[in-house]
Amino acid sequence: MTESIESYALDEQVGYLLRLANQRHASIFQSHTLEGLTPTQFAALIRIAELGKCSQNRLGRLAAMDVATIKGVVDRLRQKGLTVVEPDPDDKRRTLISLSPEGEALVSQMKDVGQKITNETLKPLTAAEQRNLIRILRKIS
Amino acid sequence: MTESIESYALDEQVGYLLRLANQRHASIFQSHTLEGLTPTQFAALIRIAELGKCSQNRLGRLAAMDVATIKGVVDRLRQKGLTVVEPDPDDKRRTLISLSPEGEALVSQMKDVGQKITNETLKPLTAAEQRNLIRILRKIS
DNA sequence: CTTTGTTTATTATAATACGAACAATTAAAT
DNA sequence: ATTTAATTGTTCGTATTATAATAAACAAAG
Repeated sequence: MTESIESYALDEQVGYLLRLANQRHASIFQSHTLEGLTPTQFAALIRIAELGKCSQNRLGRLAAMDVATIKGVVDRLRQKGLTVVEPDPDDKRRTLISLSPEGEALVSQMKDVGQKITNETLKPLTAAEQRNLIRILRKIS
Repeated sequence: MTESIESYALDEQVGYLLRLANQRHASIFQSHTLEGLTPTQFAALIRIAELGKCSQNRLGRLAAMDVATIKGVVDRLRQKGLTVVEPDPDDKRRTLISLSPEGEALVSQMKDVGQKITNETLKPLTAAEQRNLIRILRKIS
């Protein structure tokens, strides 16, 4: 019985490892990103580019962000001049979000950078492991 | 050309998927945890149990937490009565952290719960995929 | 039309998480 | 011994994330 009786290894728990992987990715992201964009802001920007003009709540749902989270993200993107916010004439509850010209320009630049960030994050893995990780993460997300 | 010319699929980027996986795990964690413990607080508690009495900065390094983060975590654990904080007589800079009796008791309970949380998080995967995910995450962490 | 229920957005609170700056202390170098 | 460098802990600022509560507007049903 050379192993610990405790039988709980923190370093092999998926939650702990996900936190570490996230930390490493965030660090790589930060060393590449433009305009001080965060991963969350980046994801929101890409989604707006995909969706076109859409409401704030819908954007949050499709970018996997809470209503409170997406509000803060949209506020910061607007402050940076990357998005345009306007009231929906057809529904007074809604706020419509879209990309500003500066936002559009940044998105095209960020797509290349995004690929570099992904590649560097996956660098320690073989090609098969990289595909495997993406596939498995999609299954548990 | 049915595919998008944009050629950047957010839903296949490792950073975005890691964020989603983390969200799912945090949600499962919260539905199981005792004393309102968060995943971060849980990890710190386990590390203290493994290390025994140690300084705050050392604990932070071994639990993958920033000095500012570990301070907040230790403060909240102390407020809950789970840890004991005392000055190091040999080094006036250091603060020594250890488990209180309540902390020790909680750790043994939390190890079972922790295993349940891991199992539920990995549930959508086959046994081979589960081992694979852990192995791959360890490689990129 | 009015009641009921849902959706949308905002606000507040709490807990990470990191960088940067700071003072106090210890260690190392000369 | 004195200067220099490194470590430790604290604090501040900014960002993300969730929950809960609130208010306004819309939709559906009677």
